[in-house]
Amino acid sequence: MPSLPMLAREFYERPPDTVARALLGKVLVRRHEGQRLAGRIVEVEAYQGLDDPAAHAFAGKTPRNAVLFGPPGVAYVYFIYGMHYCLNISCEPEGQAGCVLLRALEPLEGLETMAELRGLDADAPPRLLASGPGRLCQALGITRTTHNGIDVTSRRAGLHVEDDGTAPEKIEALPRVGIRKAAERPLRFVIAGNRFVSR
DNA sequence: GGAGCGATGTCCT
DNA sequence: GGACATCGCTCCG
Repeated sequence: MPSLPMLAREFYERPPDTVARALLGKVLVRRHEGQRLAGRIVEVEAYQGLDDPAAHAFAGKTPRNAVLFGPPGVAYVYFIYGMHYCLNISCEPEGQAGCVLLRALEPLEGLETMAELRGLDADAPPRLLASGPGRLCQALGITRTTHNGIDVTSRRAGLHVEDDGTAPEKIEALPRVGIRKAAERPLRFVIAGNRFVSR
């Protein structure tokens, strides 16, 4: 099965809101025990650097958020609320913090495995598989120890983003979810009308 | 179908 | 010690 063009480092070497919009419609691919798990990115959020109070990078570089200050195109995975992981991809040139949070996928390949990883029946509604940042990580088997700091512009890493040539018809900009600071900024982007957007 | 809420680990103050 | 970029369950309409 031929692979589609993969997004390269330059794609991510731009401001987070630009990268966030550009990621909508692209396909996130994870190689899990030899099997391809894939889903179309339908919901993202942009987190800026030192001028974004809601961003992990806001308070400066720490061991936890160090990935954000490194090169673009690297996975930043963190653990939240004692039970969930969230997947981000770092943006901006090296030394400058910023990232895009992946919030929801429209499942395309490997749905049965995703259901299994989620602890659901094989015939569970696809909407329950990866609509929401915690669900997305669980459906793809992504954890901090296995994926934080890996390069998503390398095929060998087992996690990358492909471009199948389709573009969203319409993108909607909304406030970000679940934050208190800078909550009014419209930095959440969704494919308008897509059923797999969270909530 | 929607509001309310508890669970639970890690990081930083 | 408190905050936290969430989820799924309960209860109510």
